[in-house]
Amino acid sequence: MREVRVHSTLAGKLVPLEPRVPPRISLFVCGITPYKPSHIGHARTMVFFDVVARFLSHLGYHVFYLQNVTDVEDKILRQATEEGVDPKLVSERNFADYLGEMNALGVRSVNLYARCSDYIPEIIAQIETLIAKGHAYASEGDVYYSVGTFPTYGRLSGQRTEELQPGARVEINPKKRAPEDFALWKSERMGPTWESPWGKGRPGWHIEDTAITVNVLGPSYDIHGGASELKFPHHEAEIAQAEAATGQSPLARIWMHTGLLNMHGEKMSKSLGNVLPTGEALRIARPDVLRFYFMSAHYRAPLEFTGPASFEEAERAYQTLEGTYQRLREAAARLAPSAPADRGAEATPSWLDQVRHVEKTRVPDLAHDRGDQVTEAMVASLCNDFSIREATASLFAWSSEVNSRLAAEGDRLTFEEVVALMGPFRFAENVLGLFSHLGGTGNDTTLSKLVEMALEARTRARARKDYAEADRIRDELHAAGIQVEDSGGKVRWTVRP
RNA sequence: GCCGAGGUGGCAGAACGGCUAAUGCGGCAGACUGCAGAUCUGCUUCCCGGGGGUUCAACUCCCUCCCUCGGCUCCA
Repeated sequence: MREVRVHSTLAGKLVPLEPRVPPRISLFVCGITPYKPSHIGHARTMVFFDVVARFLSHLGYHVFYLQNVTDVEDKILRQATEEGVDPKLVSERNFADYLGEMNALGVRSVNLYARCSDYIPEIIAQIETLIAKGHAYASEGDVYYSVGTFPTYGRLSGQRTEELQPGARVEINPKKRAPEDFALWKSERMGPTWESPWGKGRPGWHIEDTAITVNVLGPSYDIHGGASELKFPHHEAEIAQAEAATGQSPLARIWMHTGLLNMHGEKMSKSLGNVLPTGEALRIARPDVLRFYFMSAHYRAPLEFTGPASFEEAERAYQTLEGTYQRLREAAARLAPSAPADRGAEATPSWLDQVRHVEKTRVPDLAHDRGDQVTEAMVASLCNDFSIREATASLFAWSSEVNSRLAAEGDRLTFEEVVALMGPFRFAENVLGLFSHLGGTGNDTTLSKLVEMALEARTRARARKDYAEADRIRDELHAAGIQVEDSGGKVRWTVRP
């Protein structure tokens, strides 16, 4: 298996990915707190880790991707109180919306979404272990982690507890022995509560993640992902909890942190109120375009959102790639040997089955085949700390090459040659998750018969130089959402996105 | 104050100790076209935050300063 180099926050540099039990890779990513609709900052992180999981699978790893859902949290309760509804309703509604958005964006690699509320016994057990081992103490119905008992606390973020400013953003809590201690259990009477050895209450913020990962993935797993704002204190607390409770280190072999999505120079944050909810973004931009937009920058760098213009720019760039791929698909559909009529929208078109068949049997030729070389370059980019932007740069160059070849020798290409030309696009489809909403190749549907009829009339009009009539037909098709293009003596039409 | 991530052309953003500093968007011109669109080709001179240093050679390594963003126990 080829070597993947990943930036590890703990090491502060690129390190080779060396799974505990190859070829298995366990991946945990901090999920959302569904108290409000999620925003495109979350979506950026989730799309990125979806590519990570897809790519590692592509390389032959067996990836298990776990994400938690913080469905027990004070903000959910506050939101529910405001709306006068049950907190469960708030979290389930927002989580369902989130899943719908992730689905639209093509995020499909998560194997398990684990709800905090399903792990309360595990959480309580982990807290009891921490108390028994002297790392935590009960205080008036609360339980706190005693940070001083964990010497390496702060290593991930480079923080030293004595340099922190207690009370910088959160009020100082008199129940704590030391200001840096954090809550494992909070006594509560309002809202959803659970019985515990310390009385009725709710888990603290950090404990659910380690209770879930230790139980699902074990005391040590391969990759922990999350946005960089979570580095401190959240991830620091996770390490302290899990490693103290299990006695095993490291909790995660590689910590990956994604850069934030900035809204006009400021981070997008639900609490700041300057958010663009993913659902709203999906009404402005097509899902594929939104996904493509997130790939504009390297995952660790901040990404600047400058308003809808950002999406428009991505839309135009994406159309270039999409257009080329669609031309290739049309060529493949036309050239597929013994291609019967399209079996309709539900079935896999037979030409696509045949493309897959050829892909399975052909041997990549890195010495001579340009498409194979480009795919290889894309793989190499992703192996180098998931440099997606570099991979798409290769794809743009390839797009030009393909268009030139299609123009020069489109009619002489064989099916196998077209499949080879598709290679880098197929890679982008499978690994980057692009092109998942491409339309059909326009054969044999009712729509295509009607469009063909109109275009025949237009061709006749053009032949007798009745351009007024020809343009009228084109304009009417355009108004109906059909894009007509004349090139090389042929007429091509597509359904506009 | 402390910790972290950044500062590259009109905009978004890459990379590498050494080749014209990717790629995309935008702009300009040409080819193709009845026109439009798509596509292709070329151009878009002055872009590496400031100042030192190391080196034959620095955007890249080191030091220092400035600026932006994030975190300092609510946040993807």
